[in-house]
Parts: sequence; C-alpha cells; structure tokens
Amino acid sequence: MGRPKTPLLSLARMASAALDIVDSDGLDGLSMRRLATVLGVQVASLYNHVKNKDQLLHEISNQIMAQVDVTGFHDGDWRTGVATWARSYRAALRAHPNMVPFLATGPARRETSLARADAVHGGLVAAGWPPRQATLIGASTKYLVIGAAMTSFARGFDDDVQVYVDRYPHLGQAHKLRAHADEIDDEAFELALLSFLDGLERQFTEVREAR
Amino acid sequence: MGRPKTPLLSLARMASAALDIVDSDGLDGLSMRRLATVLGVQVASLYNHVKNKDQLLHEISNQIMAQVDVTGFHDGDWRTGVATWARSYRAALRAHPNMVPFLATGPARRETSLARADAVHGGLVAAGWPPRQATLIGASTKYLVIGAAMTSFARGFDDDVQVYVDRYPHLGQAHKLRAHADEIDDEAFELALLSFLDGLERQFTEVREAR
DNA sequence: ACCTCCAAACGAACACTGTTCGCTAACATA
DNA sequence: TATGTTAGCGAACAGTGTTCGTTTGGAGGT
Repeated sequence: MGRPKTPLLSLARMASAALDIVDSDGLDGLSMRRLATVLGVQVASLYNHVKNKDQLLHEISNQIMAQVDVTGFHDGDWRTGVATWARSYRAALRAHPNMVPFLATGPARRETSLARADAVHGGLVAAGWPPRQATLIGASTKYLVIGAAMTSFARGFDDDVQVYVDRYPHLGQAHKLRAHADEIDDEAFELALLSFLDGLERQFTEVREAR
Repeated sequence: MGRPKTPLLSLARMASAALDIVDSDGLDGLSMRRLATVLGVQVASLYNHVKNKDQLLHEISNQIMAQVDVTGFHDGDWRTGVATWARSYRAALRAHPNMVPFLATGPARRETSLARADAVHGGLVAAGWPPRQATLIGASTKYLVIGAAMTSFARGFDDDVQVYVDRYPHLGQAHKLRAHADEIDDEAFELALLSFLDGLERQFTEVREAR
C-alpha cells in the first residue's frame, strides 16, 4: 500500500480514540489491534506514531492531567489554592475512572504532573508554608484525591441484600449505598478535604506565631 | 503421569508463591506459566486448584486483608479505632505495594474486606456516630489509606537533578526526596490522618450536643 | 528534473499470555 | 471389587504487544 497521500493517523487521533475505548470498555478493553481497527488501519501502523502502548497511555494521562486547575494559588490564599486543586484533580480523574489505575501507578515523571506539582509547591511556599510542610501537604492531598478516585467506596457494595444480611450485622443497609453512590462519594471526599484543611489552618497559625 | 501419591499443589502454596512473584517482579511479572515453573509443575495443573488467575489474586488479597486490625473499636473509643484501623490497613498494603492496584480496584466483595467494613461501621455507630456519618468516615478513611498506599508521593520523583532544574523552579530540591521517601510518606500520611481525626472530633461534639 | 532520504502505511511473524480439552493414574467410597 | 473423583500432564486455541522487512508517497538539495 505504501505511504498514503494524506496521513491516516496522528498522535492526537490515536490518543482520543484510545481514551474512548478505555472509557467504555476499561483498561483491559484497549488493545493495539482493536485501536487499529477503530482507526481503520493495521496494527503495525500505530507504531509509526507511538513507541509503546505505555507511551500511548502516558499521552492520554497528560491530556487528563491538563484539566487540573492550579490557578487557585494566584492570589496567595493557600486554602482556596489547595481546595480548587484537589477538587479539579478529583473531577479530572472521575471523568475517566478507568484510567485512574494507570494514572495513579508509577512515578509522576509526566510533564503535566510535574508542572502541577511545581505550581502547588510554589503556591504553598509563597503563602508562607515552610518547604517541608508544603511537601507534606502536597503529598497528603494527592493521597486523598487518588484514593477517592480509585475507590468509589459506595459502588463497592452489592445491590443484593442477601450478601449482607445475617453475615454482617452492621451492613444491613449497605445495599442501598449504590443508589446514592455518587452522593456519598462526594460527601465523603468533601468531609475529608475540609477537615484536613481545618487541621492545616490550625497548624498554619502556629507556624506564623512562631516567627 | 497421572495423579501423584502426595499432592504437589495446594491453594495455600500457590497463593504464597504467587505473592512472592508479585512482590519481587510486580503484578505483570506474575504469569500462570511462571508460577507453574516455580512450583515445579505444568500450567494446566494450576487450574485444578483455582478457577481463574483472578481468583488466585483474590485469594492473595484475602490473605493480605486479614492483617488489618479492627480491634481498636472494642473499648468504644472511635478515635483509636479509626486510627489503628487506618494504620494497620496502610501497613498491610505497604508490605505488598505491587498488589495495591489490584486490591484497590473493583468492588469490595471479598470476604475479609466485608468483615472489616462491618466491624468499622459497627464500631463507629456503637461509639455514638449516626449511621450516615459512620459511612462517610469509613469511606474517607479508606480513600486516604488507598491513596497513600497507591502513590508513594516521594518515590515518584527522580533522583536526577537535571529533570527539575530550570524547568520547574519550585522543585529544585525534589531529587532529594527519594532519599527520605519512606520518612516523608509516613509523615504525610500521619498529617492527613491526624488532622482528619481532629476535624471529626469537632464534628462529634456537635453531634453529641445536638441530642 | 533527478536523486536521496524520511515518513507512514502494510503483511507476516515471534514470543508470550490465560484458558480449555482429552488423557492418565491414584485415591476415596460404596 | 467397581465407580467416581482428584490431580497431575501435553497439546492446542485465541488473543496479546512488538518487530521486521517492504512498499510507496512526499520533501529537500544539487
């Protein structure tokens, strides 16, 4: 067949189609052959635009991480900075839940991830936090976001009552959870985030008074 | 060859060997063929003891979750209950970091997981929390633990300075993180956990006064 | 205009994966 | 003693990521 007059593929088109597959059929549902079929192309052609399947997934990851908002630090208020960062971070992950296991694993060497980390750390230090504390806050917040995106707590329970009755006395209502899954997950995340920020606030005043 | 005089395999032996492989070579490093080789056996034989590779992984997961300690609720003190639960939960996951992606994904239908959830929820309610709050606390705590186990924040950075210098002004010290990776991860987890518990404590007194 | 080099498609193959099938031989039970 | 179940084995199947050599279009240089 040879080289076509106008290119059939592009990195953007591939990443977009791949993300569609992952969104609808999970991470395991994405195979290079299936992606090729969707794009109307043969498998080997994909490797002209991507070195690896891994690289393709990183490409998608960058796309997702670009949605994370770190502008909340601009006015020097660290609390709203962390809050908007955490919320937009979680929202970006929840938009593509099947990608979360990949996003959360492995080193954060991705471009966009590092850029976000840089902005957060810089924002916290500029607001008056010692570097060490800024690091810890960044880490803790990331834990919370990743955990919340990874594990939809409420969806982890079965609709069927029989699973719980008799065997787990305190989980009698657990099957109802799935109906309000999103609601509960949202509330649990907000609860953790706000109480965390409250805790930090107290610590922050101590830091300021120590000077 | 036929049936051997004494069984060569057992579920326990398989799970144990499989976990060894996962611990040393990652989740992807575990293949049924390799597991069979390690056990001095042919692949097909494994399927006499396990229906699936998935079932094998669930077996391992149960083994790990059994390490989680929920006895802290026994004396009615919810705060130490949650704290010991969270810490032992995290410790169990950190002991086998490569298993975390599997443990964290998918519904928590596993026996041992449900038993733990039951104990936690029961403990919180017994201590005076309304069921709804108990659910949220369970969820939030799980988020934190899963996130902390999933993402070793500090290990996510590169040892090489050149990665950061010039490009990310606020991450100039980031390469030093890896040296104290464990220390930082521990502190970040404790920071999040304690400030979360503090936040809950304030909320709890409000709940009591409302009665 | 010609020649060269690179880019982007293809088809075929390789090594690997999880899983199933039919076969055999030992044990457990009636 | 006969029967059925259990736990090994070998071979095969469909599917995976990836690489190789080949073909051909287009861009750049002389």
